[in-house]
Amino acid sequence: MPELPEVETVRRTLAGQVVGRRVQKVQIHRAEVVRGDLRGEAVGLLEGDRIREVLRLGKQLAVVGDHGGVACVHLGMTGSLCCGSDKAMAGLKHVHVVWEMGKNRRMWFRDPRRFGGIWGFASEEALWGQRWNKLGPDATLITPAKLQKALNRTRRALKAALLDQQVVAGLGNIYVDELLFVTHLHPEMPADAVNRALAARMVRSMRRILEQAVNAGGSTLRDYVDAQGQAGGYQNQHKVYGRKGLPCRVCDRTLEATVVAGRTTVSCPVCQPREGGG
DNA sequence: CCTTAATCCTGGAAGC
DNA sequence: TGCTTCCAGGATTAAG
Repeated sequence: MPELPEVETVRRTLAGQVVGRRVQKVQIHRAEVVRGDLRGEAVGLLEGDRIREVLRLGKQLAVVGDHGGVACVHLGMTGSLCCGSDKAMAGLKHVHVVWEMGKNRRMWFRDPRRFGGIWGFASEEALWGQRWNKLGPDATLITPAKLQKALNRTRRALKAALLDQQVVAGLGNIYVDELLFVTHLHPEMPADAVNRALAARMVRSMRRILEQAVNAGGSTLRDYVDAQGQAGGYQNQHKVYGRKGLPCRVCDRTLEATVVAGRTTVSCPVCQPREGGG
């Protein structure tokens, strides 16, 4: 699923349901989805802890307990983290970890394709020092100066750089394509050609797109649902992603699909000229 | 340094 | 209807 708006939607819907609850027991149904130093140790996944808060950096979540324990959840492509009644979970396939939190209340990690995972840490400091230190600034918080500096370190295609979580954390294939369209940028423009003014425009557009997407509950293409099982609605506002062969919403030209950085890329040949149109 | 392909998996959609 | 093929929101690794 899950790029920044979807993960932020999960964070919000989840926090409302789990903060303040005590984790009575953790069931690990499939051990290999639990990774990191505390792998396989239920106690490292908040067993016995009361949940204090749910954090997010880029596409990753961290459920923090009041004893300092942290379960960092990365949803990968098909992962979901939900909270609900026993009945809501009953019959679901691919539920790998379950946190029992009182009568008829549980949180579960489900991931059919198993590209996601859970990393247990003993403290928030350990999470930041061992894992989140590898991520760049969150896409909602990055400054023009930092974005420009990170982009200018490489000559790769702009799209490839924006997908790199060390450059900016939270963007994936959907929101990079949307961002490049609204900023009128060609996906293969060299990243080191981004000047300060352009970086500033990109930051403004990035924040606006991500905010609108969060307000719509994220984009649901296939699997994504929030912590209460609700689908998002932003897919209906996509300007280019998933619209190959359809008319550009701005100029009516047929949108084209190419492959950039190994990913399907949809763009408008008129609105996103190679030379850059401003 | 950079790009591409393969890889981890399941399952939905499209094609025949 | 059924079988096959292709494709997918991520991220790492190896190979060229």
